[in-house]
Amino acid sequence: MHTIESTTGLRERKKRRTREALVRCAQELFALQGYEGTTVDEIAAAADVSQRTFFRYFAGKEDVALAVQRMIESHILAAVCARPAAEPPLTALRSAVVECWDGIGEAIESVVPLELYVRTYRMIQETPQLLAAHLRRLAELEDRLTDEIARREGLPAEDPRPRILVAAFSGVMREVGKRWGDLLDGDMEGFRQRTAAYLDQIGPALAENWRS
Amino acid sequence: MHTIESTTGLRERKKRRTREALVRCAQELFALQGYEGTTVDEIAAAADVSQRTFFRYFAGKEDVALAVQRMIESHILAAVCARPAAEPPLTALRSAVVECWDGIGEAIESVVPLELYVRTYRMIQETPQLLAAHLRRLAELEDRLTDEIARREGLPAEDPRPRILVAAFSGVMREVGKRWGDLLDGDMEGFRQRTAAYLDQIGPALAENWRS
DNA sequence: GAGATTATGGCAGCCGCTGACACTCGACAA
DNA sequence: TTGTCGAGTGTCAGCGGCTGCCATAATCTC
Repeated sequence: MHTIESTTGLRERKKRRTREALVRCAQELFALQGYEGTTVDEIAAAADVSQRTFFRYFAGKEDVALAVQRMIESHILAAVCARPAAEPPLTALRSAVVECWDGIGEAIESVVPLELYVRTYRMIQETPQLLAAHLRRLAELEDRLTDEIARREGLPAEDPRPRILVAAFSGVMREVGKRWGDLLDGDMEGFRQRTAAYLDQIGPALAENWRS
Repeated sequence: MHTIESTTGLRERKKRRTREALVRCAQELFALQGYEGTTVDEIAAAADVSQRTFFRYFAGKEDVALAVQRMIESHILAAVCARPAAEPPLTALRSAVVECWDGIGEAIESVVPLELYVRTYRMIQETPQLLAAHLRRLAELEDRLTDEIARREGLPAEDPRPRILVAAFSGVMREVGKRWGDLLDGDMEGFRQRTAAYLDQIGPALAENWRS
């Protein structure tokens, strides 16, 4: 039962453990006393390192709060890139996001309990500073997804259609995510169905007239 | 030639002038030495007030950098709300944004020179912290636009179609805005045409298959 | 094991931001 | 005009996020 850890040096293993300890301690403290109510010194002390060391692992307090989000984003991007080239763009996005959800759940659990993460997610939506940083990252993810769609379809970078499609897709995912945070439970299956249902509304939403 | 100023008290006029002086000084300093290279103390000193007073006018350094953006956002929202109820949703958004552009140009010029604002706009795109705050505000604008569209169409808040439409629209506007910043000139007419052309791509972008 | 490399801690300091308090000056009535 | 009231301002002290610098301690390489 040799994992990757046993093959790497002691140094890297220690770094990895320190990093994960910081993420876990941070999320626990955030859950207890809120984001602004928690100082970096407290997080560092809880993980038993100096404040200076904290800033060697994370660019800032925001960064540690969004650490898990970053993982999720890279999972989604990878899943889209893995879709067969024959699929139409929207189908690829939809399939990727629906399929990779289980993997994401596991990836989260390997760092923090799912329930704790849900609390963090809600905190991100409610804290202006964190929401801003989160949206900026999502914009970056949109850029990458746009590039990937354009590549799949063999389109030049000037073609606006990939960007528009990704924007609509991303808007739907933001909305779905918001509702997931409200639910507070980790009901993955129900969430997947809701995601699919919302994505099916993209076509109708752009119809000329909804009243007919 | 009595303007609004002459009808309000001296006190309010002074406040207004101080606020605008802070915005103008801030933008000039940002243009000269960048966002991070400019301290709040410098801005306050340039506007001849204390640092403490600066923070009575603006919630933070971000806030003064995005002051003009906020004006633009409220213009757009107002323009959408003013569209006749008979127009289909996307038409209303498109018409509003195309039509209100001149008014926005004038509103900007009344506070800072247009050329200086263009520099500020580029700075926002390039400075992570500012971009994040900007995107958060755009998300709020999306919320308001979504509500307005749902209201116009008489739809319940759960219907995802307004949100999706606004997301696609907003994605297009972000992209157009990005290119406007790159151009660096204040060519409003060309910009309006480009906006219209991009918005016309929303339909095609959602087609099942682009290759046909 | 010696030396090179890398992670860590402690310190000093800048900057964004806030609360508390005193002061100035415009607003408004007597 | 004058006196009072309150809004706007400046000053000061202080917290918390964040960084550069240097010394120390841990790991890696040979």
